[in-house]
Amino acid sequence: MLDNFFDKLSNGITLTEADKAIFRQHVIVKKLRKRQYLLQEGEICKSVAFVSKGMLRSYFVDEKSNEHIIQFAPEGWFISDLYSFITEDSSNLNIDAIESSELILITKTAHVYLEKAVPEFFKFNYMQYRGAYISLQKRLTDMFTLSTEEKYTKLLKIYPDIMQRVPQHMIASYLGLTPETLSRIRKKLIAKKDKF
Amino acid sequence: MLDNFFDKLSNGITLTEADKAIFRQHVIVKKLRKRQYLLQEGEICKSVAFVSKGMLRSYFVDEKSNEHIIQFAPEGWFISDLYSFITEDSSNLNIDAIESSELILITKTAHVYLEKAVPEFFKFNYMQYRGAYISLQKRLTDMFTLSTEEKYTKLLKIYPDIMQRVPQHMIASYLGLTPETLSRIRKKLIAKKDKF
DNA sequence: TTGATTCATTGATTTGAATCAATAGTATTT
DNA sequence: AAATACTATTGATTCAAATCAATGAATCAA
Repeated sequence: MLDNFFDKLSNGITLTEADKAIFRQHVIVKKLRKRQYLLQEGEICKSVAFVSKGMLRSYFVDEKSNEHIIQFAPEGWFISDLYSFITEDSSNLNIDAIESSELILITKTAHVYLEKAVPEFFKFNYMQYRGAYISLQKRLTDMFTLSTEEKYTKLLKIYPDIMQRVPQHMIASYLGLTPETLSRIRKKLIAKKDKF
Repeated sequence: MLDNFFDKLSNGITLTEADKAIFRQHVIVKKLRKRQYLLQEGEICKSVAFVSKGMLRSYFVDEKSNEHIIQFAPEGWFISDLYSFITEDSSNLNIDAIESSELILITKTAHVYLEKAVPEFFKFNYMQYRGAYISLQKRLTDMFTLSTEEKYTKLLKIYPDIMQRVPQHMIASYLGLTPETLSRIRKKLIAKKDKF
């Protein structure tokens, strides 16, 4: 059940069987049907979710009720609203399942406890946050630098698997484009390809 | 000399005098004149800098040789290219002094050593990365949501001190605008204000 | 102090993406 | 299988910001 989860952790830190037993005691397994929410705007984000199966997304809705996707989280990824999780302020984000999914939830108290009880987990999170920061910085600079077309092709290149599984308008939303614009870009790309 | 630096650290963790002594032994004080580089594109980022006086900026240059400012770092802030610092790959960024500045440098070996020797420093960095990630996410969502005018006024509101000290075209660069556009926005804002 | 850069403003024009609108195609549901 | 809801495409138009270009201010260095 927690295999994927332990695999992920082992990819960076080393866990003893005793450590794993502690995790098993403090973690919650949860299933989510397609379109079900894990978190809704206004709630406090009570846990960090590891996706062991399926795919979730986090997004916010602006005043014009446009959705902006912040993150896709397929199997092997973590998702949560870190801001709300840390501060216990109410969240501006929604998190829901794009596909029927299976999650490992770590509640706030569990998270605090586990970081103390399993120092390697603290270290894991340290690296996780640091890595997330670095990736996000890359994403931001790409936003500034790349043309719309380049943003799209780069995304396809980096996450071909995710892009395959996600409806086109969500890709547009992640890139900060309208679905119309993305549709036109794809048309242009196909035209280019056909030339050769 | 290191007062500002210890103040910053103490704002989150507790350091003993012994800890401080260790820091004093492993840290380098450096002065930088206005326009001098701390890091240039192509180099490996060898240290994290704490700004005790003055102000630096990090930025990259795109193919059209436009500068894009990633971060301003006035006194009390850290700056570096974390990506290059961690991976020891060569950096795409430049870091230079906007004003004549005074820095506390922590080299990579010092950083690794200090995190071991002063566990509280490890904890500090954990929080630092986590916080930086959360702020960056806010910045990204603002990029998507806010109008150009709103981005500018929000920036003024959050960092009035920094905006005071920085030339206008750098603010434009930070916001991802041309200097012309920012100039026109300011004109519009002044016109609005004059109405009341 | 006087050139020389660098910086900010303003105007005219172009351009890329958003918006508005309609239609066709694809899934879901009952 | 029909009905209803999503999803993607295409066209026409609008709009905000970039680009191009010129001038005026301010800062810097000799």
